[in-house]
Amino acid sequence: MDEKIMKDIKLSSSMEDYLEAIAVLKKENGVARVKDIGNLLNVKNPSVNSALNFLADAGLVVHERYGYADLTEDGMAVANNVIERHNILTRFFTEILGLDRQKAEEDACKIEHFLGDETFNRLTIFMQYAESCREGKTPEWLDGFYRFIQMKEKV
Amino acid sequence: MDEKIMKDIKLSSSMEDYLEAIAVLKKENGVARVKDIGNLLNVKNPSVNSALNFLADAGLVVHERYGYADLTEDGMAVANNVIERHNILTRFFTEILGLDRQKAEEDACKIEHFLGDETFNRLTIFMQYAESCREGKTPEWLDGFYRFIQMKEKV
DNA sequence: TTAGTATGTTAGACGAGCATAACAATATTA
DNA sequence: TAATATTGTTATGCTCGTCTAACATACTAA
Repeated sequence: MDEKIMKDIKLSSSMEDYLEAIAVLKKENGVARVKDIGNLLNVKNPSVNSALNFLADAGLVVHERYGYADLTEDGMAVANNVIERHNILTRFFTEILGLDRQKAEEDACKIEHFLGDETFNRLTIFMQYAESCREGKTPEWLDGFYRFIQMKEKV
Repeated sequence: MDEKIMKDIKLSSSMEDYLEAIAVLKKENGVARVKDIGNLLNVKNPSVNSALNFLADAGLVVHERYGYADLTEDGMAVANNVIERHNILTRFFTEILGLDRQKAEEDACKIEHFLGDETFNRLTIFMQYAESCREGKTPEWLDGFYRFIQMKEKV
């Protein structure tokens, strides 16, 4: 019951970003430092610091003074959820809409916090469907869309 | 040149919401009152008031004391842009992902401010493509997706 | 092993966007 | 048209997330 209450904390999009950043940095560098989190999120050290304090109080992060930031199990769960959303969105933007990776990542970052669960689930299933359609090659309907884009953008 | 500067003001998502609300209310009621804007956006009157002051200073809204709020030409342009984004997103969520109208509108509201132009354009073209596929009936690929959802959600 | 640099922390300020409470104007209706 | 109810406005304060400046610690290399 108490754990549920923990997990039901509604995090702001900023706080989700910090958790995500820590997870990403740990995957990349094995470790997450204040400075690198700041660079990733384009904020200064003191902002990172107060975020880490908040997240530590919420039981999502462990942060020893002058040391690395790490995720608790709960924090990892939240971070993974955000990353999953991020990835689905990025895939939709690149694999379906045909956007370049950078723009896709940018937009995924911006909206990943705001999609409702149901919408996210449907989008996930949509990507699974698109995957199931592709047997070695781009399915006809998607290829049709790409031709349609060509046409639209040539005009 | 000066007008361009006007239009290049980067509005916060809140301010976009206020402009959108005014446009919606004008379409619905012919007129936009402080109270109705507040109800639509779930904020109190003083919040509406300060937003209107800000938007009036920015040349996007006209608001006589104790009177109705109205959009300037620039304000209308912004509002229409937001509404267009909103509608495309709503259509994607309902017509493609098959979500119910309410959830679709909710999520559209939340993310309409954050989609990049390019992403939005592609999504627009995608909806045009989906439309072009449907000659009286749901196109096979979309129907396939709906069967795929059934399958996934039955399990 | 100490001097200098890089990184982390604290204190304090600020703007955006919201709220409540008190007040002012307008609308309604008896 | 006076009394009351509704709506709009002002003053003020709060929280969140950011910043800068000053200070503390840790790292690095001479």
